Amino acid sequence: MPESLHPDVRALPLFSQIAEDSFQALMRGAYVQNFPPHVELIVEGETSDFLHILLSGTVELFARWNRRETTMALVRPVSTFILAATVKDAPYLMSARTVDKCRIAMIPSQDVREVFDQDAVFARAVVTELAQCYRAVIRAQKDLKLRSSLERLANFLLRRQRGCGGAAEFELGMEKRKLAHLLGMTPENLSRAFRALAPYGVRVEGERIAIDDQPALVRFAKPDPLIDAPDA
Amino acid sequence: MPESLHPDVRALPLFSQIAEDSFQALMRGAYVQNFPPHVELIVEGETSDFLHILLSGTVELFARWNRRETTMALVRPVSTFILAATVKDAPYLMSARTVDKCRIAMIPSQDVREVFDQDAVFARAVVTELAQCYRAVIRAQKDLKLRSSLERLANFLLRRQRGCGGAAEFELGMEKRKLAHLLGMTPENLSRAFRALAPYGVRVEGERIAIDDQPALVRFAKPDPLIDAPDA
DNA sequence: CAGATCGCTTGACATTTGTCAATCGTGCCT
DNA sequence: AGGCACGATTGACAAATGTCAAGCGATCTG
Repeated sequence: MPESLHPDVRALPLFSQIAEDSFQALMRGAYVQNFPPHVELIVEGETSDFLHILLSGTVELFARWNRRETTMALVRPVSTFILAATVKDAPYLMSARTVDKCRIAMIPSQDVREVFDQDAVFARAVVTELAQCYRAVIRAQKDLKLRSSLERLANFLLRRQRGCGGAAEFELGMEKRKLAHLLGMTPENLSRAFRALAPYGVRVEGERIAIDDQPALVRFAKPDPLIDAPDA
Repeated sequence: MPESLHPDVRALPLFSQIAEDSFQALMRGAYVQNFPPHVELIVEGETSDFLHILLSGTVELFARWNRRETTMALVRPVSTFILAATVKDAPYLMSARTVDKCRIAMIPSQDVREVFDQDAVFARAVVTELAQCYRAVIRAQKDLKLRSSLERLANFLLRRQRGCGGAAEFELGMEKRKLAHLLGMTPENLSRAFRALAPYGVRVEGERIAIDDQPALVRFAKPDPLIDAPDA
């Protein structure tokens, strides 16, 4: 793996505190690969030979069953994915595909487990990361089971707005069809849901969203830190 | 904490391999408490001062939002819960209540984090346990997003059957209303769903279930190891 | 530039799921 | 025994969500 990529990776919470030789041990076996859009990187059920680190581009984690498919999450750089399968040395539960052009570093799972056993600081980082992932999924599950699709969309917009700096106008950052599957609904329904939020001051122009009456939307969405906080 | 309880706790995957003095360090600050049924042990949003270990009885993990409530999981002895909040030292995302009379051991979160930093074997066990929890929630999420309520019930029955030893007749092991909330539906709907499975040989008598035509139910449910396996 | 492709939108309709109210049955208490 | 409380069930209805088909509009491509 080229030295030039180290800084970005090194800055990840997973690696930022670990000893230099641990980091080198991880990077030694790693390599970087470029992928075109819409490539299936991982097929659920396969064994997890690598920890993946997304350096640029967007990756979609999704799952299939009985000819149905749903989006589980969108991964943005710079971050890792499929850590749980790596540490458990178990088959992937989700598939992954590139959304656009992606640059991805891959660290052999074996190396991750070895460094984990030798470097207590890395071990702590892995646990923190895993706990964070776990809590994120719990939040998603609460979102799914406790809210209607309209409420999910409203809260998603508020989260996204905050993530984009809090301005009244911001970008969705993904295709509407992906958003629909992420929120657990059909594209048709998402379209209708956007219109249903118009009375709360939500305007849509392509991937650009404007929230004219933020307080009204908040009153409707009732965001909750235990579901919507970036981390809590 | 009484010595007599150690063996059960010691046998947990989380503790079975760790050094004796690590184990003693964890048990030193621990204490055991008995709770009557329907007691709220944990309120989501509070800080997590203890790692809980269920010694006997059943605990329900649930979540609330906007006057709605849903069951997230049922915990059976002997196992731990709320590990993620403990290691992250973050607020609980779920509430917990006793279903029946429960005996629960509580280890100060601070001790867990300290032993984690000193005992690499324990660290590895925590990571494995967390990864397992994570994967369980991912499975639950796939179940929710990819299946109808009828399919969820059918697959639940097959999982439960296997968990009970595989006999054609077995116990549900929980109230139907709890099952309904666990599967993400209303009790009324669960009732109708049971009737809808009658053509596949599902008979219901109180909490007792009989599956007369297992192959037919399997054909309908299409169980998938990546969703329904106890561990994979 | 024309045609094709693709994603988004819209309307009509079907299915699923939830809500409300009433009833039934069981276990428990007095 | 009577009656009460509670969970399960059922039916009628309403709301939410999905499906299918058509059309629109932007972008890509030959």
